[in-house]
Amino acid sequence: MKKVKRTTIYDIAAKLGITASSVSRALNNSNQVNEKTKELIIKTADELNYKRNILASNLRKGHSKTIGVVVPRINQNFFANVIAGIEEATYQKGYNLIICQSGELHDKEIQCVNTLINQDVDCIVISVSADGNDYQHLQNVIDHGIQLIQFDRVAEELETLKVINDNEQASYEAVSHLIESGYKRIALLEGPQNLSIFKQRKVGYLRALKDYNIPVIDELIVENAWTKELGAEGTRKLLTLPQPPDAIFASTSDFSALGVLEVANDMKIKVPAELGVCGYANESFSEITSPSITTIDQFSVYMGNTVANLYFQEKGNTDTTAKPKIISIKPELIIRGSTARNAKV
Amino acid sequence: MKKVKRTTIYDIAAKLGITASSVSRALNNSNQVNEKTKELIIKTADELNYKRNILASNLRKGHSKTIGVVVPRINQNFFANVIAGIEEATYQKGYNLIICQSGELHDKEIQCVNTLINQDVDCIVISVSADGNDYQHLQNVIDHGIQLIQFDRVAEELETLKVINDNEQASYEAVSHLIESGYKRIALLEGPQNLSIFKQRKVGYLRALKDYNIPVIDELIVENAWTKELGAEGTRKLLTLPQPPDAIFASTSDFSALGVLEVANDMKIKVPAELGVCGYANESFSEITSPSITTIDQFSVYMGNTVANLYFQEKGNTDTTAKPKIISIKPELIIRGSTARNAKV
DNA sequence: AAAATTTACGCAATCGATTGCAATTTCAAA
DNA sequence: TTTGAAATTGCAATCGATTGCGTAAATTTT
Repeated sequence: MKKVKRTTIYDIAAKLGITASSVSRALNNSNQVNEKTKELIIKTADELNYKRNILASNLRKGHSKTIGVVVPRINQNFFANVIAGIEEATYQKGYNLIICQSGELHDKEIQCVNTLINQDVDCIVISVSADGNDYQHLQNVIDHGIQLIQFDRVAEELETLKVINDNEQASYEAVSHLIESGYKRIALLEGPQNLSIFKQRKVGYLRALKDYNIPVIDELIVENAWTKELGAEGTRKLLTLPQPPDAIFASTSDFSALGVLEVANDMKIKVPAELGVCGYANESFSEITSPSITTIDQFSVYMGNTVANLYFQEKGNTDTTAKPKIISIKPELIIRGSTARNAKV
Repeated sequence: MKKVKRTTIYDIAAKLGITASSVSRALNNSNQVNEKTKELIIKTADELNYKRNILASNLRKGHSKTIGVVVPRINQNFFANVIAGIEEATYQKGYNLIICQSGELHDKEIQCVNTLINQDVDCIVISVSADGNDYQHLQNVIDHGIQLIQFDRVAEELETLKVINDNEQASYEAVSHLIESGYKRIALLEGPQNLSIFKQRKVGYLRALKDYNIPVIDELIVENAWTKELGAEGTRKLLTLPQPPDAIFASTSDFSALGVLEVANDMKIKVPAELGVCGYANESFSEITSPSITTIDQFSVYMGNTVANLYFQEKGNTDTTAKPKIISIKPELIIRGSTARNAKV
């Protein structure tokens, strides 16, 4: 590769017999520079194929017009959508995105965050990994004066900007729907309780049962069932119980719900007639399984937009006394085949 | 927000009564510094929560350690996987990724590329959008001395590094499989022919027919059927033909194959007994439809790894006379239910 | 113990752009 | 013709890390 010496503002200055200061000002369209010289400078810059060195510029200015994003996995539908949403909104404003994935590993997450701090990003957007619940690294972001925005999976104890789903309400509605469809023994596949989203979904589940005067049965609550495999495993246990459930709310994900469907199918248990199934996240496949899966849509792309706009809105807001904003997006229950049993009283 | 002044190597130097040079050398693990002082410096750096300012470092060293990625959509399984793969491989080397999406729009793609050039990225990785076939902006990348790597959807006429799938071979194998499974009238749902990947898949289809002495029937080839909706539309036409096909190769995507399944289902045509269906890309849903879809896996995450490693390998390769490398990854045919008909001769 | 090497560290320039402050020029008002 | 204010431009420091060159200190060799 040919390494052509790149032209700098000094080259332009030298050619025109002026100083770099003026060139810099001209190229930043400052009004502190004579219109005619400005034009000349811009023309010359163009002739010399000048490209501003953003590294130097950012170093001097102390910001980077860059937003760092840390998610557990880029290639997971929900996160990919949120990132797409963030990109949409930030691109227009001339911001760039640096993307990192933590792989659900707390240590890697810390590394990612530190990398981003090093990079002098203006803002870090994060959805924390399931592993670990120590948030020193996030406090560190704040201490470095970098705006921190958490979304979806948030560390509640940290006072930062947050964009979340109303998980409890969504969960409440899902379970209510199951009850009103006539299901009576409703099991819950729950996720790691150190993530608040899963805690909230459990709360919604419990609240719905209570409101409908349905007793909570501990053996119907299965811990840590948040992958397809773990969901299947949990389902197998549930369905071989002396008194098996007649509905399963896979509150962790549609993947888990998929595991439920497979086990039910293996055991010749009919969905939705004998078993109601509800998932979470409205993954693209959830509408094409048979039966299709009742689930909850989180408006993930919109969530990404919201995160980005929240950043722009808060930027320059110097009021340090104000409580950090928390935006809650109301998810939507999508009723499909897997719960399509007529209510019987 | 309480903004803590960032600690620099000067702070460390001052605290220890030495110069920044030594600190820098120690932190870069140079052997020009005494082992004991080195340890002390590293310990102190840690205590002061020192983070190297990468902007300054890169400015001095003359590169950005950043790779720009442009894809049509971030939230499309294949691309999300490739990006994840690139991230995996580049993260370890301390490189960052800047991600942009062109939204399949040629103009936005040009904008993205220019932004990345301005950002001083060391390398631009791109999969071109379906819209437009003018590649001046890519030539521009090369002219700026930035490494350009194309993947999957490539502009063939540009001599750059490329990582592609052997689309023709994969397509050939898929069609051969259909033929050997006993299907005789095989239709093709093809994608926009300005993208070489779709052209190659068509070539593979034609070659397979030829090798098995099956005549090519023009009315069985449907143009531009690369979404679920377009796939369904094409299928409806095909299946109402006087002599309908007994198999459909949705060479564009599994989404398109999904459209085929839906129409077949509507028309009470049994898959795979009466109609064989094969998709492309091994989307996650393809194994859970009923019947599951025979498709082609592109090893997308691995493709991302390959792209990244190709960059690192070529970096510093000063031999300008060498032809740019093209790495072809062999996709794998995944046989599932939608083509599970026993061969009859 | 003196001479010859090594080793360790400091000095100062450099990467390129930005910006506060000072100096100069311009132009109009007194 | 002076004076004063405004418009331009220059000077030099700064952002933080890196590195070639030089020298003092430590170590080895004779």
